[in-house]
Amino acid sequence: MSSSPSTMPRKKASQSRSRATVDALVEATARILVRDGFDRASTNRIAEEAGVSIGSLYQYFPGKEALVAAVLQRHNRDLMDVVRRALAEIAGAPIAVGARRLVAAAIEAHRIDPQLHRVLAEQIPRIGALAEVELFHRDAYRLFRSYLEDHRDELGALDLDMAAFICVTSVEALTHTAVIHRSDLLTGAVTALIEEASRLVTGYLRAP
Amino acid sequence: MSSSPSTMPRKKASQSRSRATVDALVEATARILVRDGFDRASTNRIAEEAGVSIGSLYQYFPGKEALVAAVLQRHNRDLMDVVRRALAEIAGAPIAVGARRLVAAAIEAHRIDPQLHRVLAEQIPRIGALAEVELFHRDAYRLFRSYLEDHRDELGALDLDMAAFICVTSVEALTHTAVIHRSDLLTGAVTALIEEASRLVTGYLRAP
Amino acid sequence: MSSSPSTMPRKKASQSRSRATVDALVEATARILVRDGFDRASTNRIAEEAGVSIGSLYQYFPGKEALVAAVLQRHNRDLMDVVRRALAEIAGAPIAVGARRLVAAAIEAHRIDPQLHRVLAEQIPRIGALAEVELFHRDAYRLFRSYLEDHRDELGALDLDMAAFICVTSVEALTHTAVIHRSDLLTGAVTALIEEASRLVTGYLRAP
Amino acid sequence: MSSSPSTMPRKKASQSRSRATVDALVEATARILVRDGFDRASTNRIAEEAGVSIGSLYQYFPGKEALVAAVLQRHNRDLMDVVRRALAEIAGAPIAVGARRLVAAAIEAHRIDPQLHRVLAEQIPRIGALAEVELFHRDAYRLFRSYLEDHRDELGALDLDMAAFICVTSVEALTHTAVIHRSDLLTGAVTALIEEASRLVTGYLRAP
DNA sequence: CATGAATGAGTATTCATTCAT
DNA sequence: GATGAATGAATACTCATTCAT
Repeated sequence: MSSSPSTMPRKKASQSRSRATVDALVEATARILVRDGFDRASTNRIAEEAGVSIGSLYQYFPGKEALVAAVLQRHNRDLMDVVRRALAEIAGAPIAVGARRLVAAAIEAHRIDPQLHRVLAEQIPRIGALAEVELFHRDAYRLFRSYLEDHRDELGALDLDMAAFICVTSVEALTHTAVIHRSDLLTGAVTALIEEASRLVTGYLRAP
Repeated sequence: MSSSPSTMPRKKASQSRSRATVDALVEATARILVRDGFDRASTNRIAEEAGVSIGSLYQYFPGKEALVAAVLQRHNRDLMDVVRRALAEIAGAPIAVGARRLVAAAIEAHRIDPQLHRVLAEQIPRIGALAEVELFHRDAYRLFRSYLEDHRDELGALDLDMAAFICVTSVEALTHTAVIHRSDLLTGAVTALIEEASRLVTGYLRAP
Repeated sequence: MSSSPSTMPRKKASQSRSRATVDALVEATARILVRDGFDRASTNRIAEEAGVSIGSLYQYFPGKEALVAAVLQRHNRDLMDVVRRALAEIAGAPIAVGARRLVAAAIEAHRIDPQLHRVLAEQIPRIGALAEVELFHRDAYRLFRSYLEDHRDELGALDLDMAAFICVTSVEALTHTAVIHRSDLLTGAVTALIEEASRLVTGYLRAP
Repeated sequence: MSSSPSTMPRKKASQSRSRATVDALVEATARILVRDGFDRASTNRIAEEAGVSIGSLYQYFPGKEALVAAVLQRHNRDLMDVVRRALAEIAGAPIAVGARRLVAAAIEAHRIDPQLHRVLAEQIPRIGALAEVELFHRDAYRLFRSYLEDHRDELGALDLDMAAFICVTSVEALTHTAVIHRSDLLTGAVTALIEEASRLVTGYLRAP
C-alpha cells in the first residue's frame, strides 16, 4: 500500500514533458527486463533504451529499484483490472458459475504479458521495496473474500479468511505455473485447466 | 534434470579433506545467504566464511552459481526426503488418509529451514543453472503421480497428469505461502490448514 | 587583489528585485556551507534553499565558485570592519595599549560567525578564485603596517615589513586556533589569551 | 592518535608484493596531489598513476580519504622527525639557543616538500578522518611543552600550557606562511626570519 | 593442492551547467 | 527575466575470476 520513500518517484511529473520522460523510462525498464533480464538492467542501459539521459533518470527515480517497482506496480494493476472486471460481472452469479469465470480471468490476466510476468516472478529479488509484490496477492485475496461474504449462503460453515486464502493461493499458483511452466496445458482448449481448477475450488467451497 | 556442466563440482571430492572443504563451502554459502542475502553473498565472502582461500573455492566450484546451486540441491533433497518418507508410509492407505498425511508432510518439509527456504524462494534469480529449482516441483509431481496410479480405483475418470499438477501445485503453494507469509495460519494447531488443504485435494480427487 | 572575472557577479543587481535574489543566494550558500559542508553545497541545493530557480542562480553568478567567493568576501569584510574599527580607536594610543586592543579585536572578529569561519577555513579549497582568501591577511597586514609606521618612534630599528608580518601572522593564528580548536582557552576570562598574545607582540616590538 | 576505521589500511601488507603496491599507491597519491590537486585526485587516476589496478587500490584502502590520510600521516611524520631531532639536540641548551634552533627546524621541516605541504594545507578538507591533520600541531605542542618543563627555571611564572600554545602556534604559522606565501622572506639569508621569530618567542618566554 | 594478490569491466549515482519554453 | 527539465562527464566502488608463487 505505502511504498517506501526510496521507490517513490521524485517529482510529480505533471507537465507533459516530464510525463513523457517518466513513461519512456518505465517502458524501457519493462522492455529491458524482458529482453535482457533483471541483472543486466542497469540504470545506464535503461536510460539509453529510453532515449533519455542518465541524469534525467535520476531526476525522476531514486534508483533501479524504483524503476522496477514502477513496472511491477503497473503490471499488477493491469492484472488486477482483469480480475476486478470479472468479479464485477459475476457479482450476482452463483459460486459454481463465478469460480469458473474467475479462473478464466486469472488465466487471462497471466496472459497479458507472460514474458514480463515471468521475469517479474523469477528474477526480481523480493527484497527491500520490491517485497511489495505480494500486493497483487493481497488485493486479490481481499476482493475474493468480499465476494465470498456476499455469497455466504451458498457456503457451508467456512472460515472466510481461510477459504479465501485457500482459493486465491491455489488458483494463482495453478494459473501462474500453467502459463509460465506448462504452456502445454493451455494448448487447444484452455477449458481443461479451467474446468479442473474451478472444480477444485467449487468442490472445496460447497463443504459440509 | 541434469545440471549443466558449469554447476557440477569440479572434483569428486572423494578424499576426506576435499570433502570437508566442499562441505564447508556449501554450508558457508547457506549461512551467508540467510544472514546477508543473495546479493551480498560474494565468492570472496563465502570463502572467508568457510575459512578457505578464494583459490580453493574455485578449485571445487566453477563459480558462485554452482555454490548456490549446491545449496539449492541440498535443500531440495532435504525437502524431498520428508515427502518421500511420507509417501512410503501411506502407500497402502486410502487417498482420504494419504492426502492428509501428504499435506502435513509438505508443511513439515517447508519448516526444515524456513529462513533458507525463503531466501532461496525470494532472492535467487531463476536464471541460468539456477532455473533448475522447479526440480523439487517436478520430483514431487512424479512421485505423487505414481501414488495416484496406485490408487486409480479410488479416483474417478481423471487425467492423472492434470490431477497431479493440480494437487502438487496447490499444496506446494499453500504450504509455502503459509510458512513464508502467513505464519499466523500455523500458530496453535496446524490442523486447520492441514484439514482445509486436504479437504481441497480429496474433494477434487473423488471427482465425477 | 582583483577577483578573476569568473567570480564577479554577472549583473550589477541595482534593481531591488535582483538585489534581493542575490542576497538570498549568498545567504543560502552561507547557511548550507555551515549546515551541510562545502562538498554537499551543490548549486541546485543552494538555489532551492534560496527559493530561487537554478536558472536564476546562473543569471547572477557564473557558478558555484562565485557564490562561495561572495560568502568569503562578505565574511572577510565583516572581520575587517571589526579590525578597522579597533585600529581607528587606537590610532593615537601607545603600542602597549594598541596591541591589547588589537588582539581583543581579532578575537572578537573570529567570533562573529565561528561556524562559518570554520567551514571557510577548513573546507574551502584554496584554489582558483578561492585562493583569494589571504585577502583578509593582506588587508590586515597593510593596515597594521601603517599603524606601525605611525608609531615608529616607539619601535626599535625594526624592519616594518617583517614586523607587520610577524605580528599579524602570529595574532591571526593564535586567535583563529583558539576560537576554532581551543575554545577552552576562551572560557571565563578571555583576558588570559589577550594578555599573553599582546605580551608576545609588545615584547617583540619594543626590541633593541 | 586513533585514526577512524575507514582510514585504516585494509590489510597488513606484510608481504613484499603487498608492501610494494601500498607504497606505490601512497606515492602516486602524493604525486597527483601535487600535480593535479585534491579535486582531480580520483581513485581511478591514482591507481593508474601507481601502475596498479583499481581493484588493488580498494584491496588496501577503503577509499580516497584513506589514501590522502596516509600521505598526510607520512608527511607529518617526516616533519615531526625534523622537529624531534632538533629538540634532541637542544635538550640541554638554554632557551635562547633552543628557540633559535627550533625555529630553524620548523623552517627546515616546512621545506621538506613545500609543494605537497601547500596542497595538504590548502586543498584537503578538514573533515571526516582528514580532520586529524592537527595531529602535527598536537604532537609539536606536546613535545615543546615537555621541553619547557625541563627548562622551567629559565622561565617566569608562566602557564606552560598557554606558553606552549602561544609558541607552537605562532612559530608554525610564521614558518608555514613564510614558506608557502612569502618565499621572498626566505631568499638569501634565512637568518632574518629565524632571528625575528626566535626573538618573538624568547622575548615572550623570559617573561614577568 | 593451497594461497591470496591482482585484475578491470561494470554499476550506481552526483552535480555543475545549459537552454527551450 | 524566470523557470526547471535535461544533460552527460566524471567518480567511487564491487566482485567474479585468474594465476604466479
